[in-house]
Amino acid sequence: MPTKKKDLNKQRLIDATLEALVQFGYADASISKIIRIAGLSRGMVHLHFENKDALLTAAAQRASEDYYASFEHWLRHVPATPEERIVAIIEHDLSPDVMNEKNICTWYELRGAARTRPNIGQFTGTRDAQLESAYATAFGAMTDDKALIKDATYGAISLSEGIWIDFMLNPTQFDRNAARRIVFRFLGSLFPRLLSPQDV
Amino acid sequence: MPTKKKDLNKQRLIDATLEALVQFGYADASISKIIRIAGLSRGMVHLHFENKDALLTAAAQRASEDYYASFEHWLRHVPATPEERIVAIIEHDLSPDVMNEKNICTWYELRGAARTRPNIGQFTGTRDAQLESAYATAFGAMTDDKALIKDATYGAISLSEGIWIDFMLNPTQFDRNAARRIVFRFLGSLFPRLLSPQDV
DNA sequence: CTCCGAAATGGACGATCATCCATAATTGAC
DNA sequence: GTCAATTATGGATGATCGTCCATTTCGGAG
Repeated sequence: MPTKKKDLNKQRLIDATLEALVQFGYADASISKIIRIAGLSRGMVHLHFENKDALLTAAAQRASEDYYASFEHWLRHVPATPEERIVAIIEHDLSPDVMNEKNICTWYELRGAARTRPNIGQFTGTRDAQLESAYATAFGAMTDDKALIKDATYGAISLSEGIWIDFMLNPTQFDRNAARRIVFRFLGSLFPRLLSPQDV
Repeated sequence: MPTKKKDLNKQRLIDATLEALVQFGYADASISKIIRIAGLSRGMVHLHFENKDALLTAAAQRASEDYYASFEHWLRHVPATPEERIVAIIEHDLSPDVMNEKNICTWYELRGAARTRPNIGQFTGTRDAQLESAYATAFGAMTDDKALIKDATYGAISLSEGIWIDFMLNPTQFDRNAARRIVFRFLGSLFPRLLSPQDV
């Protein structure tokens, strides 16, 4: 495969971009810093991407794809009841796979950038839409009350988002079990059947 | 007062900085854009502030002070029961006074910047601490269960944060009543006595 | 081994950044 | 009205930004 090494460098650029977002934030994630992290030369960016915006867009796409690859893998063996699916989605969003410093900071930076950059917003938006869809489908299998489905979906997502932000602001003193308890307290009040694994 | 006009220009710079954060985001809120918004000349920044970081820090301080001025004013005539205080805090955080596009975007940008800029983090952090304290005090007057106080405080803050983010991402289709309903559903499950005004 | 196209390099380019400063305008005391 | 101090101006400065491109290196076909 002649393009193998080239593609590898392209991935290195994307990885370095995500790393630069975490280390320096979107504002200071310059191409000079990105190529230094990647260990590649200046011209590589233009060889692989039209411009910096395209590189950042590719990074956003990869972050989105990584999230959903992890999501699909996590839920792979949890097909049974909608209750189990809800629990699995939440456990996934609170797991170190998703809720680690790099991931959360990356998403925060990308979302902030997305507000003024449609190309990035495209991928942050699709991730949100997919998560919302997964929740809504599961809740929809548990009740016919449209308003309840909407509230539960919206509440679960908002609560997760808020917890992620708290984790970002206080990564050391963060209590993962407390976060889990709170989410299930909320959802348990909406769906009494829905209990966290440790309560069963 | 000899310094009156000077101080007014200083405030104009701070206002313009917050406006630039909303319009362009932290990454693109350059001094050139800030002074254009303020209608002032280039040198004014250095006359009033040591450097750009000091200007942004002052803007963060003002955003923090504005939030708490609004907070204090909102809760001024709600001293009675802790339940009423909780309701008032939530209604405040969901009110257009706080949850408007400019405010939410400003806070998002400042928080993102705070991660790599301690001077800004100082003021985003104090705001969070004050809000946490207000919740914890009120919940503390409702129960002696330390874990419940912690969960309720943490849950209420996280839920509010998540709702703000959703508002930022979808400002047009945002449903303020649905957001209120969800928060009270959550807190109502922790404190059955705690009901939203429309339920009473 | 030779050679040619692809891959990769790193310096140059103009634009813009934050900062600085020489100058001008304004203000208040007398 | 005069003058000194304060306040305000806007162009200059070097650094860094994203982009571009002349050059070199690499890798596989013949």
